[in-house]
Amino acid sequence: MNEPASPPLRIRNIAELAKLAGVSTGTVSRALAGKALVNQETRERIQALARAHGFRPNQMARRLRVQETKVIGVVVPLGHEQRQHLSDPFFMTILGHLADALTESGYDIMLSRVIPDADDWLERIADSGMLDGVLLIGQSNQFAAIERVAQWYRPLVVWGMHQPGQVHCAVGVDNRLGGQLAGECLIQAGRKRLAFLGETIAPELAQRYLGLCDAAQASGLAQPIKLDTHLASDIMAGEIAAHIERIGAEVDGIAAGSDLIAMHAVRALADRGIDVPQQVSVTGFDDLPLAEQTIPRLTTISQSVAIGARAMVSALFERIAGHDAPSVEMAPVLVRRDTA
Amino acid sequence: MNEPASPPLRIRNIAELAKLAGVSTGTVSRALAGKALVNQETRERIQALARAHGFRPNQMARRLRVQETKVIGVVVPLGHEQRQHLSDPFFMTILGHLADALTESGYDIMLSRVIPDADDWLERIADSGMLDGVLLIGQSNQFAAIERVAQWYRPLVVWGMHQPGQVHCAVGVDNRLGGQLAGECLIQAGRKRLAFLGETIAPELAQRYLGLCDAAQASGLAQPIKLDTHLASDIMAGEIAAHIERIGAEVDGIAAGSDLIAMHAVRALADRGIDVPQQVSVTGFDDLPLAEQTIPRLTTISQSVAIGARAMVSALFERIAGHDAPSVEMAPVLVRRDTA
DNA sequence: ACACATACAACAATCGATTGCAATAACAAT
DNA sequence: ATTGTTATTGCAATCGATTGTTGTATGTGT
Repeated sequence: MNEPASPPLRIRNIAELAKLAGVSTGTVSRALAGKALVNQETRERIQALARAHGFRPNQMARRLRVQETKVIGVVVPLGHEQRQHLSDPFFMTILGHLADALTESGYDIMLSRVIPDADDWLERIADSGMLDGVLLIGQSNQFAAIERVAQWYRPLVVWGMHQPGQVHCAVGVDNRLGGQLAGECLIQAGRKRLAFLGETIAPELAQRYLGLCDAAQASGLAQPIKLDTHLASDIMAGEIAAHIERIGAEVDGIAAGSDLIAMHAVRALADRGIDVPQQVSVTGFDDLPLAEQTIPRLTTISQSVAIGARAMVSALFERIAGHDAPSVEMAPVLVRRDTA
Repeated sequence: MNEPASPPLRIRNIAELAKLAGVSTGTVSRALAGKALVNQETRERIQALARAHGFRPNQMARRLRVQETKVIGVVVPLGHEQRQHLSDPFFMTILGHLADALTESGYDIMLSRVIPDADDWLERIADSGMLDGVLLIGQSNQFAAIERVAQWYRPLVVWGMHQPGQVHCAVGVDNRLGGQLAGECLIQAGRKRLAFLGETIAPELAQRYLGLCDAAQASGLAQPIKLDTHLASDIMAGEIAAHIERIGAEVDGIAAGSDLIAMHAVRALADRGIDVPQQVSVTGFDDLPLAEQTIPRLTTISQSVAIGARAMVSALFERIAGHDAPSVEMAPVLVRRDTA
């Protein structure tokens, strides 16, 4: 019963193995699946044979037949920011958590970075027949396309905002409240001349800016100025440095649209000898691992990405099972560290 | 010729569309593929019909038939470090670059985090019939398994070390030389009591430690002490803090096994009022984006992950095309920043 | 000895496309 | 009128599995 070191011939499919074992393909299929319908003796014989020849059934064929792929698509639509890189820390962090949750449940992950040039990009993904479900990270400016598909494609969960009346299931944080928390934190630190750092084309960031304005208004401060920055990491650093250079002393409190932006801002300030948080306070947004890794550590608004990722996955499983999972809006939490 | 707002009935497959169009399935297939064999008029008619009904051919079936999936598996084997998370910054960074290179070439990415419990984990992946090729990130302690599969499965490229005589195609950096560079940098800064911070079960880190020892020996210094640390980010911080606490003043130069470890070390030193680089010098390894993001910026050994990722992808494409791509060993480069 | 249940395995349809080959029609050339 | 081309389209095999149905021994009960 020794397994040969070099298999005599490579078995390509179940039929060849069947011929070798002297049984039909159906029996082989059942034997390899470990079903009780086949005699234990023949079952073990076939399994041993398969092992000896290093044969494994073709998953593509199986999945076509069973109409179940055990693959979930994780998709990032890069609508308004084509230069944004997949290695963006926010995306990578949430992907890591999604991957952990999905692999634990026996699902594989298909990763797509989509630049929505054709307007049916999401239809194409949903309809490909390759996926049991789709997780979208960020709505970008594709709200309409997502709504359209969500109408008929159930196993779809999106990281992003929930707007009243929307069809698709979204998991996200109350961005406006988050922005407000950031503003209140800066104001509490005695800051009076506030600025928002980030590109407000992205709807999430626009909400955060509005929240910051809410806080300023509530304290009778002037409307925070808005400094645009692209999301692509390579140009971001330069843009932020230029902003800091330009506005210099006019601002003493910066609410950044993301931790990454905040980090670059802190760096730009440090490079110019401006101490954080002595002279200027800075808040981030997201509470990624990097917020704790920078020196000084970022004071930031936590989105609890880990919890959000779990929520997305469990909502998706609900929907795959045919039940209806509602949107989830999580409460942002201020995490005080060293920068404000 | 208006497309109906709500399609009258959902078309599930090419046969239904064929019936609707009054042609055979073969013609539909060719028409949708845009082949010149079908009359331009009917071709356009069928395409319009498909568009109107939102029909798209099932990719699983297509791929089964053409025996080409346009999917590349990106796999992380977590052999010696099961608690390591997918959100590990090194992994995420290289994944980002791989994803960019692969999507540019029209490939999708299947992501797997594997804990090699069964010894045929890689066979299972290579043989699944779902992938045109496999990229492995890190050999972990699975060298034997990788060699075994590389014997018969050609489209496989691994990030890691190249050992003389190995069969599988590896892309990586000369870790021993890297460790030596780090050592020389510390010694040049006048440091005499060196330590290596990192778990040397991973072969790459073991090499880096050896390189550090080379440098110490060449300068007549005592053998650097070795401080173990797990790779899982959550326990790492505590372990490093404990190490720093314990060895305190005995050490004045730390070569960290990775940027992440270095960052935690700098943080732990700062928390104890030990100035970097005034009192202690620290070097990292990898040169991830985070190395530039910390304050102070990390002096580190660059692996040029971006270039490495490109190299992996092009080697893989070579091998998919049937040509034989050799291993690549890149030269590490010392990047001097603020910590040493 | 006969009916009947049980256990096992073979047969063939099916999943949804692709594609080589054959068939048909229209048209030109002889 | 017959043959030869050319342009389209249909037919049916194929990719590699899964699974409901049918068939055949075997064993049991009476």
